[in-house]
Amino acid sequence: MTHSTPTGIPEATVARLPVYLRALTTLAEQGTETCSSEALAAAAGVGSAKLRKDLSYLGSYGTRGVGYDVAYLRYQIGREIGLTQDWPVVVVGIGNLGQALANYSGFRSRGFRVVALLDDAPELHGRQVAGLEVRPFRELSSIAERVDLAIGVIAVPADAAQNVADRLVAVGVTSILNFAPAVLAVPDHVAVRKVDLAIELQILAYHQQRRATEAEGASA
Amino acid sequence: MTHSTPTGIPEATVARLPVYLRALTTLAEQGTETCSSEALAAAAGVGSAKLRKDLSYLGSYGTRGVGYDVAYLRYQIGREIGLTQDWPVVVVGIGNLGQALANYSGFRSRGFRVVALLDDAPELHGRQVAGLEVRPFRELSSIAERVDLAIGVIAVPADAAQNVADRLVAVGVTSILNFAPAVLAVPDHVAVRKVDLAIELQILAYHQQRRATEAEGASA
DNA sequence: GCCAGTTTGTTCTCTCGTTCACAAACTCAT
DNA sequence: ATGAGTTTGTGAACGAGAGAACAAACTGGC
Repeated sequence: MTHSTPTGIPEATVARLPVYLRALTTLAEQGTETCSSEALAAAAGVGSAKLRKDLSYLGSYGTRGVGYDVAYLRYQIGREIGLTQDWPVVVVGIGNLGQALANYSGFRSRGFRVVALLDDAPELHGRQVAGLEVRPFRELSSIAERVDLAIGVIAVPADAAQNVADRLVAVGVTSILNFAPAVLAVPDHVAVRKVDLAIELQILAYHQQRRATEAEGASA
Repeated sequence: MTHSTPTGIPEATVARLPVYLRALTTLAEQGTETCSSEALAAAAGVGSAKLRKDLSYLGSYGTRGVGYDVAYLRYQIGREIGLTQDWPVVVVGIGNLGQALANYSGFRSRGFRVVALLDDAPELHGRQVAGLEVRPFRELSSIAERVDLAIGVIAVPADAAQNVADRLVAVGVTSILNFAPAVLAVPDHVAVRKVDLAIELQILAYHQQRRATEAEGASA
């Protein structure tokens, strides 16, 4: 009796759906029309049992004895994670990373539309990046009046991140992707995801060191 | 019971240690010499119980009734995750993202040293990025002979990622940070971490959409 | 129509991670 | 020295996720 939530999809599953979506797109481009859970799982780099369980949360979109229709499943996953909608994105901080994000083709092809590039450095103002003009950060509120900003991307230094987040929340942004190495304090209704490049490397370094000391210990 | 935990530190804890480290650095810069688990947890954005349990895997570095010595704990965590060592890093793919990574100051300050920038685009060769000259990818093997490459960062398009990974593994790299939107197949002894910008946005979009449809349902 | 082969959807179990609660241990004032 | 007040470290309950196994359901041949 799991009457938990109407859309009760576990967080871990949500994080994998985009991976499946990407694998399905690859399969579709190769001309594949139908695939088994085994084949799709291999393309996505997960186990087939986990894949089937993940998909079962969305509904029964496969056919027993046959497999999944690639185009149909792709549509269903895309609909579930909101790919059919158009998400206006504002990028704050147009340094090296911000420019990389603005130019990232993976956004546009997945329903994300970068509508504004903001930075407080005067030397950037007016400069064209990815077909958009860099504007001063203070113009955020006027931009928010024209378009319904859904997602804010923070790519500023750590000491400026909290202020940017506060301003984004103030103009109604409820989803933030934070690249600054800082812990953001936001209201409960705002979702924050953090990507920290240095932390990823440090995790790798830990495992690397562990292997090294392990080898030493084994030889001793 | 011969459990399969070589060092006894859970993966989830390892992923948080760098966060604690960063919080400790901030506290140290503010002149704080001692802090309680409560204060450190707040600075790191986690619960105090989880923090204490995480730290307990490293040892008993706190003092009951007092708290943790910031400098001492910082050293211990840094040593545990290998921050005292020097990790040579090679970045492959010097596009927008690769350049951002090469310039990222957070690497050098944490023991990571970018020793080579590789890209196959001839127009980049010889160009100076972050004080290093961009070299052709084929020079990887000769570079690997001179320095003991620990970590490889892949910032190339998806269709080139697997080939780059294979070459990195061939020259002895055992840790890979992959920014390409592709599933990499590597031998078991190679650790791979994946950062996918589009996926992070898609996860945010899912929650955004869920909130929207939830509000609709509530009003209906 | 029926049987063999295939593949999904789901149930069950086990492992891993989180949270709670509290004893152990330290400081400080008296 | 002792007791009151803190704070750590950890054992135990709790919840979420991973993986194996299997019944249900579909296809195709005869």
